[in-house]
Amino acid sequence: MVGVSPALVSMVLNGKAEQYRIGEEVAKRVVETAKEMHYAPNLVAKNLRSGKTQLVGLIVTDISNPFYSAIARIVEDRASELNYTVLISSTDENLKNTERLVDVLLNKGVEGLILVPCDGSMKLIQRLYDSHFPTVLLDRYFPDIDLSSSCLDNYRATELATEHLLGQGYKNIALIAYNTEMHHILDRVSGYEDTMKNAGLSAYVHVRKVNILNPRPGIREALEELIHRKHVDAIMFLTNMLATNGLYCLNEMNVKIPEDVAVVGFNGNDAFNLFYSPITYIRQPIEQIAKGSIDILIKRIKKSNYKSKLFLEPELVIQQSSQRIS
Amino acid sequence: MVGVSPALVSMVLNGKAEQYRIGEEVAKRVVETAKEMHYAPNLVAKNLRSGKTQLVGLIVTDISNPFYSAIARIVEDRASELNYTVLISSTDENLKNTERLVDVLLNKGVEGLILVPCDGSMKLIQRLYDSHFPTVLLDRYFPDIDLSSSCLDNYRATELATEHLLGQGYKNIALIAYNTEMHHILDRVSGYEDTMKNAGLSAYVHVRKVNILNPRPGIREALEELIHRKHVDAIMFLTNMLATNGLYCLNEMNVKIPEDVAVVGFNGNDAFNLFYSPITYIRQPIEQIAKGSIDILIKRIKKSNYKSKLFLEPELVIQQSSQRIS
DNA sequence: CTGAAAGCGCTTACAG
DNA sequence: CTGAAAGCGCTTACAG
Repeated sequence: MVGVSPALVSMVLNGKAEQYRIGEEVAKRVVETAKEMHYAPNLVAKNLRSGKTQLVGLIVTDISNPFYSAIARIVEDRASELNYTVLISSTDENLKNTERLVDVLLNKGVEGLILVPCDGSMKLIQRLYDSHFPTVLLDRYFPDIDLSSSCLDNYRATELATEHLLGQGYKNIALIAYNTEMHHILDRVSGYEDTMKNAGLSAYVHVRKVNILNPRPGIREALEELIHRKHVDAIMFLTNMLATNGLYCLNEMNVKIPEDVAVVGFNGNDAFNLFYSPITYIRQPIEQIAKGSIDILIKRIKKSNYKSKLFLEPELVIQQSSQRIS
Repeated sequence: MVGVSPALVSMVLNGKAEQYRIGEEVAKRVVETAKEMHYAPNLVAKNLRSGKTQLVGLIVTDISNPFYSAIARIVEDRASELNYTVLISSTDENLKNTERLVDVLLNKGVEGLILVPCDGSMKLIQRLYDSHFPTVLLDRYFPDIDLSSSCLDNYRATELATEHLLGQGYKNIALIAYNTEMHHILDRVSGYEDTMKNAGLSAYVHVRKVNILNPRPGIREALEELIHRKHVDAIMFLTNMLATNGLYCLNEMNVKIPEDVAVVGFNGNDAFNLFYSPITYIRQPIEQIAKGSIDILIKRIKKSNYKSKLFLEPELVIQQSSQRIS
């Protein structure tokens, strides 16, 4: 339409008019015509030519889980600012799914991955590490693999919560965890165990592990035993899902919080706040974790030796469920 | 590697060996070699060549809202089965954002859009309709635009809930809605108003509208007036967010549910179930709404005159908050 | 039955 | 200062 070659148009529209010393008038005419006709370059062709897709993958366990959807929202917004598009997938904590989704996303041409690794995925993650493909672990990490990650300081989280309960005068404090080898959970267990031991309360350490895919029956069983036989005076739940399921069980059992037993949960939500005895919980800095993961990934994509491991500070939101009733 | 031309490889790998009458042995060798070397075709090149991207866009108001993240999960899973990839964006109920995101997604080459239209987006939707671009409205619709949609039967939803409250003996029933022209909300209001009028209770119709972006202050104000001056005996909240915010306000006001006032919410969640008086709510068939939207879209992409409008059945989940206390 | 050519829409050296 | 050519990795007519 302007009467110049496609190459020239390309140069102008990519802001390389000066570099190629293109006539100002011609450049102006190209820009104006492009605007008039609402020209938008074909991104597929651009991608093929450049070998870049401006695509990144975000693999979580379940995008319908509010924790991960909050993360996804932030990652999406930040990626968009940085001119990247996010492809989101859910693994349901399943290794085979995770492996498949990694392959699918790589095949779709993502330039990097943000990944919540599931139980048993160490070999897969090691392979990703060995392949030098830009990858950032989110929420969970492997201490033996030197990969970038953006996680909570999990040890500090339960240390903080246990100290709070001890400070309130609780001693016989139980922990409900997942039956898993994943380190974010092991760290949370350690933070609790060490704090109890340091307070000379090793005898009161109770850790119960339940199935991650169907936690409710295990939680109910554990609670029955802990409350009726071990006479615990406080219970910490290691994740939001454990706490929510735990509250259903405690209601069914007619256990009064905090009169019969104090409760600390993980990750705040409306259910905690609207509970008859608002639930004290460990707050994760979701914004920082999410933004950290995408910022690290993009830096890594642009600079092949970039690496960063974030362990972000938890915060304890103290509400009624952990107050000592004298 | 096999010693044949790329064209032949392409034919074999796309299952067109027979069509092009390619030698069985050669075909076999191609397939095996492809598997051995983990060959995966470059999808970008494939897309450029075919003009198809196998991409669809999902524009919701906020992917971190549990209702939409539940939808996204189902759409994503179904799209994946159908060999499509979903690009998700959030508008924050803002028209400018919506317009921008539509442009961005079109430019990224999506072959269709699933869209939750925000207030004031009628012109944009009309333009999309006029352009014949494959589009399906989700959750919200425009009665005057003949576009495919997958929504709740909103009128039936509040009719159901109002009938239930009337059946429990409540008469002075108030409604908290958004201050909006969006038809899914207007339909919900009508379902309530008509049911009240049919019961001869026009005098007890109270509709209060609050700001969608910051509902809390408006809700608090409305509740103060409705409860203390209008002496309503039941309150229906038209969305999950309204109900959740409403429960915070009712707690602050020390209003007892259902003794002082009965409550009906929208879309169940843990906060409703774990509330001291579990909240009766209108359940949307999320699975059907989500699956409906993507199935319609894909059919529309493949068949240019395909159209379908779904108005799916609500269900009332009756819990303690709406039981009559005699 | 199989190979060589053309082209999807772009961008980057290379000429002039 | 600007145009013509080549090529990203594929697939589909077209030859043979």
